[in-house]
Amino acid sequence: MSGFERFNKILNLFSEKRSSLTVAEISEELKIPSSTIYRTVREMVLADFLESAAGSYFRLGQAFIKFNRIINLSDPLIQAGEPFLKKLANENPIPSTNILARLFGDKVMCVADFKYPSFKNNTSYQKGRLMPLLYGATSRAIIMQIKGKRLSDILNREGLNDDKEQKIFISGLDKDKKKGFCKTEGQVDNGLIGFAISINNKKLGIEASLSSIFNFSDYRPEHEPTIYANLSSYAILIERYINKIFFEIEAYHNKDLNKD
Amino acid sequence: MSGFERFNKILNLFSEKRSSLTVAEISEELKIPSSTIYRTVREMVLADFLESAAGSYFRLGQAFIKFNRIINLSDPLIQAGEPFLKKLANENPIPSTNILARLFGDKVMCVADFKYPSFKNNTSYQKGRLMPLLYGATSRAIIMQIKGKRLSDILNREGLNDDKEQKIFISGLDKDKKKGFCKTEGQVDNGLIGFAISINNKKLGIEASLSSIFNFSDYRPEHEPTIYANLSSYAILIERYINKIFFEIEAYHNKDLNKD
DNA sequence: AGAAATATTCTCATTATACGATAAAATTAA
DNA sequence: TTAATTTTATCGTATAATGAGAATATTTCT
Repeated sequence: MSGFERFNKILNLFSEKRSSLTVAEISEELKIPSSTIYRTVREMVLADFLESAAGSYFRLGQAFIKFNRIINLSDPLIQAGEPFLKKLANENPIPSTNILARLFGDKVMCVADFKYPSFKNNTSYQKGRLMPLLYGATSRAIIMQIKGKRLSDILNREGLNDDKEQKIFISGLDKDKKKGFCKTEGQVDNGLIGFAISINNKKLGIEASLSSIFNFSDYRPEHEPTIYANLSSYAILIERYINKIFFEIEAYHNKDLNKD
Repeated sequence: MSGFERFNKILNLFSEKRSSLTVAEISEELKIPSSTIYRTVREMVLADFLESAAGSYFRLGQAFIKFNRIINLSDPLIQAGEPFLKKLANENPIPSTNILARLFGDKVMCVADFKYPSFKNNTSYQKGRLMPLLYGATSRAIIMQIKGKRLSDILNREGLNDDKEQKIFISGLDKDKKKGFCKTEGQVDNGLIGFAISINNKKLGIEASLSSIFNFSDYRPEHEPTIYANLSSYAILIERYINKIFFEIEAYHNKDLNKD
């Protein structure tokens, strides 16, 4: 096993449920001698990826807070989209959670969210959380953007191996693509209904979606036109802003070149 | 250079100002051949620590968002303190930013913040940001808790080498310690005045502070008693909650043992 | 479209470094 | 204090990382 691999494996033992571990536990989990784990953990502590806690436990370190902040301040999608989430929430006809999500590798991750104060349910969608790729409007509006071999590769990796099932899934996506919207009910959380629209930027490699999630009990069919109208107008706004930011980044990168 | 060291060095090239880099740039900065950097970057992309962006640039990856979320959901200080920040802001006599900060290594890092909506200034204190150790009430209320060799080591590393200056600084700290509060004006941001109080938990290795920051123009001396009263009552509450959480964690860790 | 420029991966021989068993030291608990 | 546990240090060996350069692949430009 390579050094980096071990480092990565150690980090991935930490989870919401299990936020601190001893060297003995890590060693046990990974079937690696504790002398090696001690050495690696020490390095990781030194670099702030881990920190030692009480009772010879170790937990995730400040480096993640630091780098997360840098991402927040510089991710074009977050920069462009986050300010609009609150507005979207306010303009929706009923209380909602509003989500910016994004494809990372094979996973959909929520990168920003705004929950209207009186929205009561706890959605699974929270900033930083990985979401299922095949369920929920938020994710559908993202995979909708992918096609051909890449799409079927991803679907295969996600366990949708059966050729027939895959075809059905893809033709479902195609229908949504024509409509320009996704709408799912209870696929991720019971009692919730979600609406989503795609956001993308080829140059920046952003494949994302904007979505509004409501309590099914609040929802009436007559709300739908407003929901769609809000989503699509904000999606356009966000895409424009992403573009603006892209040009600023480009200008920044080129500024050294222009000196000559 | 070890593998992990290289990995760490690459990550630390990224900053708020410079959020994407090419392999060529990394190679140049670290004086390491690009074939090696390509290999390392590829590994890092695979593990989501980096992601490739437009124009052969790379930027920080989703792993940081993910692990940051785990920290947020599990850090006892954040868990215990964050819910109170808003309340504190509401009870303060004038608009404020309210901060939970914490010692990580030699640095003070803000781990949670709540800004009262009408508070206008942009404080330097934002979640995830590393703060100067020697300036500002927020930091003082933290180093106040450190003593002896460890304190002077830290001060030396922070550049306060002169013996005389160090003594003056420490005696200043001691005075604050007796008062139980720190108050500084304009040390970090011009036009702002900060008040802070210590928070700690030996068992969990938490050395932290709770602080409220105001616009100097809003501030009147008669506000001071209320500010102090709020800080100290919330600090006590937070410490209690940290303790409660600590026992829960302990119980969780022991649950396997108790089975036998 | 094709050619040129750039970016990325691959190969391979060499060397450095990570590895793990074990012992020693330090810290914590009894 | 002693005992138990945690952490660091040592060291020979095996392994994996390294970097130069060639080979592809991708992008850009004409």
